Amino acid sequence: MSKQAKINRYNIIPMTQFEENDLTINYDSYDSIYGNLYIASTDKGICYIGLGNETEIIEELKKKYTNAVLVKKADQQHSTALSHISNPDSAEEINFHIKGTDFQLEVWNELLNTECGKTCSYKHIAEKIGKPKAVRAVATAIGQNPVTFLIPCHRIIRFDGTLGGYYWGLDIKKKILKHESLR
DNA sequence: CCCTAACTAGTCT
DNA sequence: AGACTAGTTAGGG
Repeated sequence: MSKQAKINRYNIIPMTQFEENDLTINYDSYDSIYGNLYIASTDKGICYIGLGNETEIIEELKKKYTNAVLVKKADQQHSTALSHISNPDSAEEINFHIKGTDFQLEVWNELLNTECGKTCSYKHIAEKIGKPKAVRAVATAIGQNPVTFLIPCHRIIRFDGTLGGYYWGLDIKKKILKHESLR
């Protein structure tokens, strides 16, 4: 057991409807150990990370944040996020500015408490948020997670030890887990 | 708006 | 393999 103090380096800021109506998003593409990825942020925090080509990412952002103004521009927050991806032990703080239902936010919050390098089951998460029966729902919520890599959805596997699914493909999931176990 | 039905990156029998 | 589960989402009244 590690006895390091539980500093929450990750902080979720739920996006209000008011904020969403007047939103500017900076996004840019970056090269990572998992390939080319896009990071997007508001002035408050990271709001999306995705793989794919620029058109797809923009489509995705437009769909999620209908009224947002998208600006292709590098951002300090992006580089912080990027360093976390290649080095999960980084101590820098990161804020997430994301939209989701109460339930989703609860689940994502719980994910952030899972220790790096460890894996745990969907059931475990469900129990932790006090809804042990809501496993299926937890899984769907995790699937909606807009900030892959940083919200460690890749650390969650099935109860029987098989990997389960992954939005960006199981290949990526395996890669991340390997990277974290080798670090 | 409310209601219903159809999903799901799971789990148990 | 099949049943079952709870929450989200989409479609109809």
